[in-house]
Amino acid sequence: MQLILGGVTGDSDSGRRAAAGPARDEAVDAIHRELTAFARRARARTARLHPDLSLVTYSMLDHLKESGGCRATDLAAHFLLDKSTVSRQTAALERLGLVVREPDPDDQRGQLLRPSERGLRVLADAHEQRRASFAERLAGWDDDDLERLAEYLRRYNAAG
Amino acid sequence: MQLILGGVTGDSDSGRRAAAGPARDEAVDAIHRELTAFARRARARTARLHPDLSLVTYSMLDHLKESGGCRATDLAAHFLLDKSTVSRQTAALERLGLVVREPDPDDQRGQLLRPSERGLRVLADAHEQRRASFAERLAGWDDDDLERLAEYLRRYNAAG
DNA sequence: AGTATAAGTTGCACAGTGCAACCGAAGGGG
DNA sequence: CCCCTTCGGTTGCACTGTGCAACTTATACT
Repeated sequence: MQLILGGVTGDSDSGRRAAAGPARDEAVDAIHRELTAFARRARARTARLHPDLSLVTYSMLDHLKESGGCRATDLAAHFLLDKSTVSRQTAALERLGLVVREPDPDDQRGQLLRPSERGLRVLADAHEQRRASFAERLAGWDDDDLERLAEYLRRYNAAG
Repeated sequence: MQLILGGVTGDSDSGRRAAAGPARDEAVDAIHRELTAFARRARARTARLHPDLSLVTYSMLDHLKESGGCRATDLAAHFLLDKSTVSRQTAALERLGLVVREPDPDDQRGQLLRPSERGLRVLADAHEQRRASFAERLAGWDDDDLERLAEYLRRYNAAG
Protein backbone atom coordinates (compact mmCIF):
# COMPACT_ATOMS: atom_id res chain seq x y z
CA MET A 1 0.00 0.00 0.00
CA GLN A 2 1.73 3.12 -1.21
CA LEU A 3 0.39 6.59 -1.62
CA ILE A 4 1.96 9.10 -3.92
CA LEU A 5 0.81 12.45 -2.77
CA GLY A 6 1.42 16.03 -3.47
CA GLY A 7 0.35 18.92 -1.37
CA VAL A 8 1.31 17.62 2.03
CA THR A 9 3.98 19.80 3.52
CA GLY A 10 6.23 17.06 4.71
CA ASP A 11 9.29 19.08 3.80
CA SER A 12 10.34 20.20 7.22
CA ASP A 13 12.11 23.37 6.15
CA SER A 14 9.00 25.47 6.27
CA GLY A 15 9.70 28.50 8.42
CA ARG A 16 6.54 28.19 10.52
CA ARG A 17 7.02 24.73 11.91
CA ALA A 18 7.37 23.97 15.62
CA ALA A 19 6.34 27.47 16.55
CA ALA A 20 5.09 27.01 20.10
CA GLY A 21 1.82 28.74 20.81
CA PRO A 22 -1.66 28.28 22.14
CA ALA A 23 -3.12 27.34 18.77
CA ARG A 24 -0.49 24.67 18.34
CA ASP A 25 -1.05 23.34 21.85
CA GLU A 26 -4.74 23.10 21.17
CA ALA A 27 -4.12 21.20 17.97
CA VAL A 28 -1.81 18.76 19.76
CA ASP A 29 -4.40 18.33 22.50
CA ALA A 30 -7.13 17.67 19.98
CA ILE A 31 -5.03 15.12 18.12
CA HIS A 32 -4.23 13.42 21.39
CA ARG A 33 -7.83 13.33 22.48
CA GLU A 34 -9.29 12.21 19.18
CA LEU A 35 -6.73 9.50 18.60
CA THR A 36 -7.31 8.06 22.05
CA ALA A 37 -11.05 8.27 21.54
CA PHE A 38 -10.58 6.31 18.37
CA ALA A 39 -8.38 3.76 20.10
CA ARG A 40 -10.99 3.26 22.79
CA ARG A 41 -13.74 2.59 20.33
CA ALA A 42 -11.79 0.57 17.80
CA ARG A 43 -11.36 -2.38 20.11
CA ALA A 44 -15.01 -2.52 21.05
CA ARG A 45 -16.17 -2.20 17.46
CA THR A 46 -13.82 -4.67 15.81
CA ALA A 47 -14.65 -7.32 18.39
CA ARG A 48 -18.19 -7.40 17.02
CA LEU A 49 -17.40 -7.53 13.32
CA HIS A 50 -15.71 -10.90 12.96
CA PRO A 51 -15.88 -13.13 16.02
CA ASP A 52 -12.87 -15.26 15.15
CA LEU A 53 -10.65 -12.36 14.22
CA SER A 54 -9.91 -9.80 16.92
CA LEU A 55 -8.17 -6.56 16.17
CA VAL A 56 -4.88 -8.16 17.12
CA THR A 57 -5.22 -11.44 15.24
CA TYR A 58 -6.58 -9.59 12.24
CA SER A 59 -3.58 -7.29 12.20
CA MET A 60 -1.24 -10.23 12.60
CA LEU A 61 -2.83 -12.19 9.80
CA ASP A 62 -2.72 -9.10 7.63
CA HIS A 63 0.95 -8.59 8.37
CA LEU A 64 1.66 -12.22 7.55
CA LYS A 65 0.01 -11.74 4.20
CA GLU A 66 1.70 -8.42 3.44
CA SER A 67 5.13 -9.60 4.51
CA GLY A 68 4.82 -12.87 2.63
CA GLY A 69 5.32 -14.84 5.85
CA CYS A 70 7.53 -14.17 8.83
CA ARG A 71 8.47 -15.56 12.23
CA ALA A 72 6.66 -15.00 15.52
CA THR A 73 9.55 -12.88 16.74
CA ASP A 74 9.15 -10.58 13.76
CA LEU A 75 5.49 -10.15 14.60
CA ALA A 76 6.36 -9.32 18.20
CA ALA A 77 8.86 -6.70 17.06
CA HIS A 78 6.47 -5.20 14.55
CA PHE A 79 3.53 -4.95 16.94
CA LEU A 80 5.55 -4.15 20.07
CA LEU A 81 4.10 -7.18 21.83
CA ASP A 82 5.65 -9.75 24.11
CA LYS A 83 6.63 -12.93 22.35
CA SER A 84 4.38 -14.93 24.67
CA THR A 85 1.38 -12.94 23.52
CA VAL A 86 2.33 -13.54 19.91
CA SER A 87 2.83 -17.21 20.61
CA ARG A 88 -0.69 -17.50 21.99
CA GLN A 89 -2.33 -15.49 19.25
CA THR A 90 -0.58 -17.38 16.50
CA ALA A 91 -1.47 -20.66 18.20
CA ALA A 92 -5.09 -19.52 18.16
CA LEU A 93 -4.84 -18.64 14.48
CA GLU A 94 -3.35 -22.05 13.80
CA ARG A 95 -6.10 -23.80 15.75
CA LEU A 96 -8.59 -21.98 13.57
CA GLY A 97 -6.75 -23.18 10.51
CA LEU A 98 -5.97 -19.64 9.39
CA VAL A 99 -2.19 -19.88 9.45
CA VAL A 100 0.24 -22.68 8.71
CA ARG A 101 3.70 -23.10 10.15
CA GLU A 102 6.67 -24.32 8.21
CA PRO A 103 10.25 -24.69 9.38
CA ASP A 104 12.40 -21.69 8.63
CA PRO A 105 14.93 -22.96 6.08
CA ASP A 106 17.50 -20.44 7.30
CA ASP A 107 17.20 -21.16 11.01
CA GLN A 108 16.03 -24.45 12.44
CA ARG A 109 14.96 -22.74 15.67
CA GLY A 110 12.27 -20.66 14.08
CA GLN A 111 9.09 -21.28 12.14
CA LEU A 112 7.77 -19.29 9.26
CA LEU A 113 4.12 -18.35 9.63
CA ARG A 114 1.92 -17.90 6.60
CA PRO A 115 -1.79 -17.42 6.07
CA SER A 116 -3.48 -20.61 4.91
CA GLU A 117 -5.88 -20.68 1.99
CA ARG A 118 -8.73 -20.31 4.42
CA GLY A 119 -6.81 -17.63 6.28
CA LEU A 120 -6.54 -15.59 3.11
CA ARG A 121 -10.25 -15.96 2.48
CA VAL A 122 -11.21 -14.98 6.03
CA LEU A 123 -8.78 -12.09 5.90
CA ALA A 124 -10.19 -10.83 2.64
CA ASP A 125 -13.67 -11.09 4.07
CA ALA A 126 -12.82 -9.28 7.29
CA HIS A 127 -10.86 -6.70 5.36
CA GLU A 128 -13.83 -6.02 3.13
CA GLN A 129 -16.17 -5.68 6.12
CA ARG A 130 -13.83 -3.27 7.83
CA ARG A 131 -13.15 -1.34 4.68
CA ALA A 132 -16.86 -0.99 4.04
CA SER A 133 -17.41 0.25 7.58
CA PHE A 134 -14.63 2.78 7.14
CA ALA A 135 -15.78 3.81 3.72
CA GLU A 136 -19.25 4.45 5.08
CA ARG A 137 -17.81 6.58 7.81
CA LEU A 138 -15.74 8.49 5.30
CA ALA A 139 -18.47 8.72 2.69
CA GLY A 140 -18.90 12.46 2.89
CA TRP A 141 -15.22 13.21 2.58
CA ASP A 142 -13.51 14.93 -0.28
CA ASP A 143 -10.85 12.86 -2.03
CA ASP A 144 -8.16 15.41 -1.26
CA ASP A 145 -9.01 15.38 2.43
CA LEU A 146 -8.93 11.59 2.49
CA GLU A 147 -5.51 11.50 0.93
CA ARG A 148 -4.19 14.15 3.25
CA LEU A 149 -5.52 12.34 6.32
CA ALA A 150 -4.01 9.07 5.10
CA GLU A 151 -0.65 10.73 4.62
CA TYR A 152 -0.78 12.46 8.00
CA LEU A 153 -1.45 9.19 9.76
CA ARG A 154 1.30 7.42 7.89
CA ARG A 155 3.67 10.16 8.84
CA TYR A 156 2.56 10.10 12.46
CA ASN A 157 2.93 6.35 12.84
CA ALA A 158 6.19 6.23 10.94
CA ALA A 159 7.67 8.60 13.51
CA GLY A 160 6.93 6.22 16.38
CA MET B 1 -11.44 22.31 23.38
CA GLN B 2 -12.54 24.06 20.24
CA LEU B 3 -10.66 24.64 17.06
CA ILE B 4 -11.67 27.31 14.62
CA LEU B 5 -10.12 26.37 11.36
CA GLY B 6 -10.15 27.51 7.83
CA GLY B 7 -8.97 25.57 4.86
CA VAL B 8 -10.51 22.23 5.66
CA THR B 9 -13.00 21.33 2.98
CA GLY B 10 -15.76 20.20 5.25
CA ASP B 11 -18.35 21.71 2.94
CA SER B 12 -19.59 18.58 1.30
CA ASP B 13 -20.77 20.17 -1.91
CA SER B 14 -17.43 19.86 -3.65
CA GLY B 15 -17.92 18.07 -6.94
CA ARG B 16 -15.13 15.53 -6.42
CA ARG B 17 -16.28 13.96 -3.22
CA ALA B 18 -17.16 10.30 -2.86
CA ALA B 19 -15.83 9.52 -6.31
CA ALA B 20 -15.09 5.82 -6.07
CA GLY B 21 -11.73 4.86 -7.47
CA PRO B 22 -8.49 3.07 -6.73
CA ALA B 23 -6.82 6.14 -5.24
CA ARG B 24 -9.73 6.64 -2.90
CA ASP B 25 -9.74 2.97 -1.91
CA GLU B 26 -6.05 3.16 -1.15
CA ALA B 27 -6.56 6.21 1.01
CA VAL B 28 -9.35 4.50 2.94
CA ASP B 29 -7.18 1.42 3.37
CA ALA B 30 -4.29 3.50 4.61
CA ILE B 31 -6.47 5.36 7.09
CA HIS B 32 -7.85 2.08 8.32
CA ARG B 33 -4.45 0.53 8.73
CA GLU B 34 -2.77 3.49 10.33
CA LEU B 35 -5.58 4.16 12.78
CA THR B 36 -5.61 0.55 13.92
CA ALA B 37 -1.84 0.58 14.19
CA PHE B 38 -2.16 3.60 16.39
CA ALA B 39 -4.88 2.00 18.47
CA ARG B 40 -2.71 -1.04 19.01
CA ARG B 41 0.22 0.96 20.28
CA ALA B 42 -1.69 3.52 22.29
CA ARG B 43 -2.76 1.07 24.93
CA ALA B 44 0.70 -0.36 25.40
CA ARG B 45 2.29 3.07 25.59
CA THR B 46 -0.14 4.79 27.89
CA ALA B 47 -0.02 1.91 30.36
CA ARG B 48 3.63 2.75 31.00
CA LEU B 49 3.31 6.50 31.42
CA HIS B 50 1.28 6.81 34.59
CA PRO B 51 0.80 3.57 36.52
CA ASP B 52 -2.30 4.66 38.41
CA LEU B 53 -4.04 6.13 35.40
CA SER B 54 -4.80 3.80 32.52
CA LEU B 55 -6.04 5.03 29.19
CA VAL B 56 -9.59 4.41 30.34
CA THR B 57 -9.41 5.95 33.78
CA TYR B 58 -7.47 8.89 32.42
CA SER B 59 -10.13 9.52 29.81
CA MET B 60 -12.85 9.22 32.42
CA LEU B 61 -11.17 11.59 34.82
CA ASP B 62 -10.62 14.01 31.98
CA HIS B 63 -14.26 13.85 31.00
CA LEU B 64 -15.31 14.44 34.60
CA LYS B 65 -13.20 17.55 34.64
CA GLU B 66 -14.34 18.82 31.24
CA SER B 67 -18.02 18.15 31.94
CA GLY B 68 -17.86 19.65 35.38
CA GLY B 69 -19.03 16.40 36.96
CA CYS B 70 -21.50 13.81 35.73
CA ARG B 71 -23.04 10.47 36.65
CA ALA B 72 -21.61 7.04 35.95
CA THR B 73 -24.34 6.41 33.41
CA ASP B 74 -23.27 9.50 31.50
CA LEU B 75 -19.72 8.20 31.37
CA ALA B 76 -20.94 4.85 30.09
CA ALA B 77 -22.93 6.54 27.34
CA HIS B 78 -20.07 8.82 26.38
CA PHE B 79 -17.45 6.08 26.21
CA LEU B 80 -19.74 3.33 24.88
CA LEU B 81 -18.91 1.12 27.84
CA ASP B 82 -21.02 -1.15 29.96
CA LYS B 83 -22.19 0.43 33.18
CA SER B 84 -20.51 -2.34 35.16
CA THR B 85 -17.16 -1.42 33.66
CA VAL B 86 -17.70 2.22 34.50
CA SER B 87 -18.74 1.27 38.02
CA ARG B 88 -15.49 -0.60 38.55
CA GLN B 89 -13.27 2.05 37.02
CA THR B 90 -14.87 4.84 38.99
CA ALA B 91 -14.61 2.75 42.15
CA ALA B 92 -10.90 2.39 41.43
CA LEU B 93 -10.58 6.14 40.93
CA GLU B 94 -12.38 6.71 44.20
CA ARG B 95 -10.14 4.23 46.03
CA LEU B 96 -7.17 6.20 44.73
CA GLY B 97 -8.74 9.37 46.04
CA LEU B 98 -8.94 10.90 42.57
CA VAL B 99 -12.70 11.36 42.41
CA VAL B 100 -15.34 12.18 44.96
CA ARG B 101 -18.99 11.21 44.86
CA GLU B 102 -21.81 13.41 45.94
CA PRO B 103 -25.53 12.72 45.80
CA ASP B 104 -27.20 14.03 42.69
CA PRO B 105 -29.51 16.78 43.96
CA ASP B 106 -31.92 16.17 41.10
CA ASP B 107 -32.22 12.41 41.49
CA GLN B 108 -31.58 10.55 44.69
CA ARG B 109 -30.75 7.37 42.76
CA GLY B 110 -27.63 8.74 41.14
CA GLN B 111 -24.33 10.15 42.28
CA LEU B 112 -22.41 12.99 40.75
CA LEU B 113 -18.76 12.20 40.16
CA ARG B 114 -16.14 14.93 40.28
CA PRO B 115 -12.36 14.96 40.26
CA SER B 116 -10.93 15.60 43.71
CA GLU B 117 -8.19 18.14 44.34
CA ARG B 118 -5.67 15.38 44.04
CA GLY B 119 -7.46 14.05 40.99
CA LEU B 120 -7.07 17.37 39.26
CA ARG B 121 -3.39 17.45 40.10
CA VAL B 122 -2.77 13.91 38.89
CA LEU B 123 -4.80 14.61 35.78
CA ALA B 124 -2.83 17.73 34.99
CA ASP B 125 0.40 15.82 35.49
CA ALA B 126 -0.65 12.91 33.30
CA HIS B 127 -2.00 15.31 30.72
CA GLU B 128 1.29 17.14 30.59
CA GLN B 129 3.23 13.90 30.22
CA ARG B 130 1.02 12.75 27.40
CA ARG B 131 1.02 16.12 25.73
CA ALA B 132 4.80 16.24 25.88
CA SER B 133 5.05 12.79 24.36
CA PHE B 134 2.69 13.83 21.60
CA ALA B 135 4.38 17.15 21.05
CA GLU B 136 7.71 15.39 20.68
CA ARG B 137 6.23 13.07 18.11
CA LEU B 138 4.74 16.00 16.27
CA ALA B 139 7.77 18.24 16.64
CA GLY B 140 8.62 18.32 12.95
CA TRP B 141 5.14 19.18 11.84
CA ASP B 142 4.01 22.39 10.28
CA ASP B 143 1.32 24.27 12.21
CA ASP B 144 -1.09 24.10 9.29
CA ASP B 145 -0.67 20.34 9.02
CA LEU B 146 -1.26 19.93 12.75
CA GLU B 147 -4.46 21.90 12.63
CA ARG B 148 -5.67 20.03 9.58
CA LEU B 149 -4.96 16.67 11.19
CA ALA B 150 -6.72 17.73 14.37
CA GLU B 151 -9.76 18.80 12.39
CA TYR B 152 -9.80 15.61 10.32
CA LEU B 153 -9.78 13.48 13.45
CA ARG B 154 -12.48 15.52 15.08
CA ARG B 155 -14.57 15.14 11.99
CA TYR B 156 -13.90 11.42 11.78
CA ASN B 157 -14.81 10.72 15.40
CA ALA B 158 -17.82 13.00 15.31
CA ALA B 159 -19.23 10.87 12.50
CA GLY B 160 -19.17 7.75 14.63
C1' DA C 1 33.29 -28.67 23.27
C1' DG C 2 31.13 -25.35 26.04
C1' DT C 3 28.96 -21.27 26.75
C1' DA C 4 26.15 -17.55 25.32
C1' DT C 5 22.26 -16.26 22.54
C1' DA C 6 17.89 -16.56 20.19
C1' DA C 7 12.98 -18.63 19.10
C1' DG C 8 9.20 -20.31 21.07
C1' DT C 9 6.06 -22.32 24.82
C1' DT C 10 3.95 -22.40 29.21
C1' DG C 11 2.59 -21.05 34.05
C1' DC C 12 1.08 -17.28 36.54
C1' DA C 13 -1.07 -12.95 37.64
C1' DC C 14 -3.70 -9.13 36.46
C1' DA C 15 -6.50 -5.44 33.94
C1' DG C 16 -10.48 -4.56 31.22
C1' DT C 17 -14.64 -5.91 29.52
C1' DG C 18 -19.71 -7.64 28.84
C1' DC C 19 -23.68 -10.04 30.45
C1' DA C 20 -26.87 -11.26 33.79
C1' DA C 21 -28.71 -10.93 38.24
C1' DC C 22 -29.58 -8.14 41.75
C1' DC C 23 -30.72 -3.81 44.98
C1' DG C 24 -32.76 0.55 45.90
C1' DA C 25 -34.89 4.75 44.56
C1' DA C 26 -38.11 7.45 41.46
C1' DG C 27 -42.03 7.84 38.84
C1' DG C 28 -46.64 6.79 36.67
C1' DG C 29 -51.12 4.70 36.11
C1' DG C 30 -54.87 2.27 38.29
C1' DC D 1 -52.30 5.50 47.66
C1' DC D 2 -50.13 1.30 46.09
C1' DC D 3 -48.15 -1.57 42.66
C1' DC D 4 -45.36 -2.04 38.79
C1' DT D 5 -42.08 -0.31 35.75
C1' DT D 6 -37.95 2.06 34.91
C1' DC D 7 -33.47 3.74 35.91
C1' DG D 8 -28.81 4.21 38.34
C1' DG D 9 -25.57 1.45 40.26
C1' DT D 10 -23.08 -2.84 42.17
C1' DT D 11 -21.57 -7.53 42.12
C1' DG D 12 -20.67 -12.38 40.43
C1' DC D 13 -18.96 -14.81 36.60
C1' DA D 14 -16.44 -15.74 32.50
C1' DC D 15 -13.39 -14.57 29.01
C1' DT D 16 -9.61 -12.04 26.33
C1' DG D 17 -5.36 -9.79 25.99
C1' DT D 18 -1.26 -8.86 28.07
C1' DG D 19 3.57 -9.04 30.44
C1' DC D 20 6.99 -11.33 33.16
C1' DA D 21 9.63 -15.19 34.34
C1' DA D 22 11.12 -19.81 33.81
C1' DC D 23 11.99 -23.32 30.78
C1' DT D 24 13.28 -26.05 26.23
C1' DT D 25 15.60 -26.47 22.18
C1' DA D 26 18.46 -25.15 18.57
C1' DT D 27 22.04 -22.12 16.71
C1' DA D 28 26.34 -19.42 16.94
C1' DC D 29 30.77 -18.08 18.59
C1' DT D 30 35.11 -18.50 20.83
